[in-house]
Amino acid sequence: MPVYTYRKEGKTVTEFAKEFNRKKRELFARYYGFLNPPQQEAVATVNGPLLVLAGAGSGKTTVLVNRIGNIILFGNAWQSEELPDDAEQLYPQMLEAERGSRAGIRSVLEQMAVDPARPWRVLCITFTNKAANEFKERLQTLLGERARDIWAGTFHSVCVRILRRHIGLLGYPTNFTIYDTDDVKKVIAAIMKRRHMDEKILSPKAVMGLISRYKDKSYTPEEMLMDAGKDTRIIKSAEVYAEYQRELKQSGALDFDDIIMLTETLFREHPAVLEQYRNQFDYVLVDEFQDTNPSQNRLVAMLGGGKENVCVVGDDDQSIYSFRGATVENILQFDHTFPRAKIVRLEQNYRSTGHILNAANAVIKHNKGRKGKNLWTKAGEGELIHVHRPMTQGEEALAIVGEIRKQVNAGKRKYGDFAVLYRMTALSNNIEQTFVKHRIPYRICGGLRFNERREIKDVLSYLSVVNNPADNVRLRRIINVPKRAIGDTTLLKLETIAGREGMSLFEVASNADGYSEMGKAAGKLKEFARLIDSMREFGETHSLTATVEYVLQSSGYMRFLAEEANADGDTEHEREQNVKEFLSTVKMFEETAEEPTLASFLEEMALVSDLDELEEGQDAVTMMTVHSAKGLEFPVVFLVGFEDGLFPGMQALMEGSEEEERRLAYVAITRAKEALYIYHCESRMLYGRTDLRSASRFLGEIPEEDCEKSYKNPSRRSDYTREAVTFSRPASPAGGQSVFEAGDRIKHPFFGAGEILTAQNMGGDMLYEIAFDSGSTKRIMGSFAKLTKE
DNA sequence: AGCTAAAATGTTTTT
DNA sequence: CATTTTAGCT
Repeated sequence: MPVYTYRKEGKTVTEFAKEFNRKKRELFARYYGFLNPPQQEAVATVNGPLLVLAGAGSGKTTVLVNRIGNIILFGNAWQSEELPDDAEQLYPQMLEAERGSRAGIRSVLEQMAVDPARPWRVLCITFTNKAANEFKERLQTLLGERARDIWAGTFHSVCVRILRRHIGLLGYPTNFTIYDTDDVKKVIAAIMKRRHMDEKILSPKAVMGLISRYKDKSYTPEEMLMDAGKDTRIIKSAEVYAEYQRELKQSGALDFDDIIMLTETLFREHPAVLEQYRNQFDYVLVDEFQDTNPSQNRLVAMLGGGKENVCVVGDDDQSIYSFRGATVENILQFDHTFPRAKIVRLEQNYRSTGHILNAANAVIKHNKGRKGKNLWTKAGEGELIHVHRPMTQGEEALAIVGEIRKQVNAGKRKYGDFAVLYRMTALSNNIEQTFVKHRIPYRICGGLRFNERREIKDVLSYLSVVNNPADNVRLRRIINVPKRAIGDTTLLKLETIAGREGMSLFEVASNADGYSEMGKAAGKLKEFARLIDSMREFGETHSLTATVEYVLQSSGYMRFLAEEANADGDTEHEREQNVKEFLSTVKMFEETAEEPTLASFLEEMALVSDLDELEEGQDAVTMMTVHSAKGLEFPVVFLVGFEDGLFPGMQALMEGSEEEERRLAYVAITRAKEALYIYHCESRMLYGRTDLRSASRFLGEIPEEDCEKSYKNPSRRSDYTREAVTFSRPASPAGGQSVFEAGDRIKHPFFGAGEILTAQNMGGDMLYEIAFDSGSTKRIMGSFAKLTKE
């Protein structure tokens, strides 16, 4: 015990300690002065379980970032009552710092840190990879390079990282393949066909959904069967599930659900492994907790179980993924899992203006069984919510164009301020086409993804087989592409033998001459197997990019694409361009990834979403589904198709999941910062059918006084007058992502700097002809090339 | 085996 | 409506 000089001033140690801690808290409050009191509490509560109920726009991200920063910089200093040994020396510094800068306060606080965590001891689980990267970036300004070492990612990416190390314990290969929904569907359909199940009665998609729902709860096929009762659909599906799981394991493949489920299995069956990670992670944080499924919830309980330094953040009103097995129970029962849990509510909204917030509150109030909260704001009333009733979806799109044009031309807004949100991707078409026609620059999220294009999937399949030859699904995809005279008959024989011998298709193909029934096809099969082997051998001694190039050439796939393009008269050679663009993705990955291996590249390709790749900075209107918009905000939001049967959707109304649709509406409304435009058409054509439609029931839940309707009565007769659409010279050179024209200097991630020779509009996308400084001239689609101004 | 033309099929939302 | 799947033909 040091002898405190303050004792000379007549203070006892206890008195001094009290004063020291009071001063310490004052400094903390000063340092985190930009946060409101509940936010500060969330940041300061470092040890022990914590549930943060964060309403929309309540500064949730700021809290999470600063909480992690606090954990790493100051540790448990705020909560701790213990006096540091050098408290005596610190105290005058504290008094000094109090009058000084933020940096000064920070440095004193750092000296008072109690058990600050090393970055790699912090696990932060986010909903998207994009969110994880944003966290890391924001933390970098707070922590510097250390921020890189934080374990931040989605449940899936974190679990894959763990599984890569330990999945051998479960009898899977470490180079496992990750199957996407497409692959899964193929396997399920094949199994059902083999079992002579009638697709009319039970579709592969339905079976897939049922299995997935059970996997979300980590049920085994046996457990699913037990749970099925007399429901034959579930019984049948459980049977398929058993076979499906065997088949995936044999192929060394995991589906999205397996990634979570098997991690849980790993931890349960190998407690030593769980112990290792429990020890490693001093702190566990989970964002968007309302959208976790039971398996994920158990993982959190497992990983955080020891130290109980678990912080989950979420909003039960924004739970919108129950169709994917997420359950709001996880958040409602968090204090059941962790009885010591402290609960912090963030209810002050910093995002939206008054009328928008009123509308959101009013709508969500109709839901039963919520934790209950009411968002409030200090911001003014703002604009009324603009409600319009166009006759058709054509007018709906034109009205949006008119509004955007008007506000951009007036200099009031830029394109990037606007977002168009819709319930279904199918609704994006009208809008997109109208945008192209009227030269409104936009970026679209969802729908056709780059790596879902046929040629990209083919190339990825080659790479998957090279990485994991046991991968039967991917092998089947490319064994005869380009044509190698390995047809259905040969494939069927191959499958029969493989099934009989318990071998993979590749193994059988490698030894095809050992089976007399293969006949003359044996040579072809062996040749194919040798080809794959040569690719793998090449990969062992060459870089990733070189290997991919080798695969493209030796497989004959590039030549195949070229011939196909010529035959189709496709002078643009679009597919080839896409593959070249893919190659630049590979190159970029190789340059930036921590571990530039084929396995980790394939992993990244499997786990990134197009939301992750949505590039910021371009001045363009954003178009996305309401689901994708979760966590985002925009100054102006256009909500289209706000009609009964669409939003809430037909299916939802039938199934009685109206409350989830209402939450979705709540999410949509709360994306808007300053202005919200709601559209519902009198008639809409969807899937070739035109129907009369009435406004969403949720619209009626928004108070009249918060709205400004362009029509007076609820009748179908239109008194809507079309917005004046000015056909003036467009402010932007083209639609789509394009912001370049001939003569512009640009930079390409793969090919380097260059100059645009020509730019032509191709159905909403831009085709650029670019002369690169390296001497080559290339044609590149605007939507794939991540071109930047030089 | 491979092509064309007709039929089916989708009507959520996605890691 | 637009795309994908399948049947039926050569």
